[in-house]
Amino acid sequence: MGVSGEAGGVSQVRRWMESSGEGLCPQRLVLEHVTSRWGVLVLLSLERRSFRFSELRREIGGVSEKMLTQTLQTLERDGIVHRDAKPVIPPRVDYSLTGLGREAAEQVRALAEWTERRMDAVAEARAAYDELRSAGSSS
Amino acid sequence: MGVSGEAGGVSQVRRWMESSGEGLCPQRLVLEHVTSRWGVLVLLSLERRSFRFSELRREIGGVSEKMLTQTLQTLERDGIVHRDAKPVIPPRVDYSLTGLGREAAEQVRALAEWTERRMDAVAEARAAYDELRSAGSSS
DNA sequence: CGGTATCCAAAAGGATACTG
DNA sequence: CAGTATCCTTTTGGATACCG
Repeated sequence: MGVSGEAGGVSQVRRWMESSGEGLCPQRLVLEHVTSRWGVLVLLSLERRSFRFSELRREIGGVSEKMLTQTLQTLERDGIVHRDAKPVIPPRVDYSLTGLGREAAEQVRALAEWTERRMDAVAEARAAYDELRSAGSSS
Repeated sequence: MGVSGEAGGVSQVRRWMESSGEGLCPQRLVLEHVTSRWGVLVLLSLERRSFRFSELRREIGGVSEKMLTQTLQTLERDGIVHRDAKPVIPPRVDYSLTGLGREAAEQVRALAEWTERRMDAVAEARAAYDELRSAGSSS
């Protein structure tokens, strides 16, 4: 359990990154996929219902074709998103969450909701911090 | 509650990113700070105990001074990390989590632990995906 | 020791054009 | 419609050198 908070935990977490030649361990990558800019929005959207490609693109808004494609492919490969391509003309592809994906969405939503709940505290902390840095340097 | 999973949720989530001229909403930024490569490891380390700068650097391993400094400053500004600089020679600076930081660490740890628990399922999905892409294209 | 400042390489991300 | 391929800009991250 390299990611738990107990003694020695982080030393093991280190092995994530330092082992596996290319650079990053698989856990780290999954975490980055689901918390990425578009990954979060894809998960939250698909948690509500399934979407077609362009539909999802409009729903999220501001995402390029390339990034949405890339995000969906990554999450599909991780077993989080299910891709249902119907062999018709014009092409129709539906995206939905797998069971694993719904679990992931729950975790990410918990984090996103925490962020939302505590945003005021963060904003306050930032204001205080910035205050000390501009005015506080005169004492 | 722009981040909840209910109807219309993502449309509101969109406003995160599209409003606030520069690009990204504050919620998005906090989420990126705590889930960033070094942010996660800092939170998990400091959840166990407080650390001095270089001590923390060794604990995490593989992080440059610049990135650790940057990560700690960002999290300090967000009110997540507490910085205690003692005016002595040589300088001594201790880092710990604030109350807000402990909440953040819990959320991040939940996500990290989920990732760890389900890593085998993800690996399996990846293997299946890669299989279909190399061998399956011959039918 | 605990930073800051600068430079540089690598990766992420977006606009556009094209394809089945 | 749902991508793929290419190009280019922005951002990220690390190595190095220096400062209080």
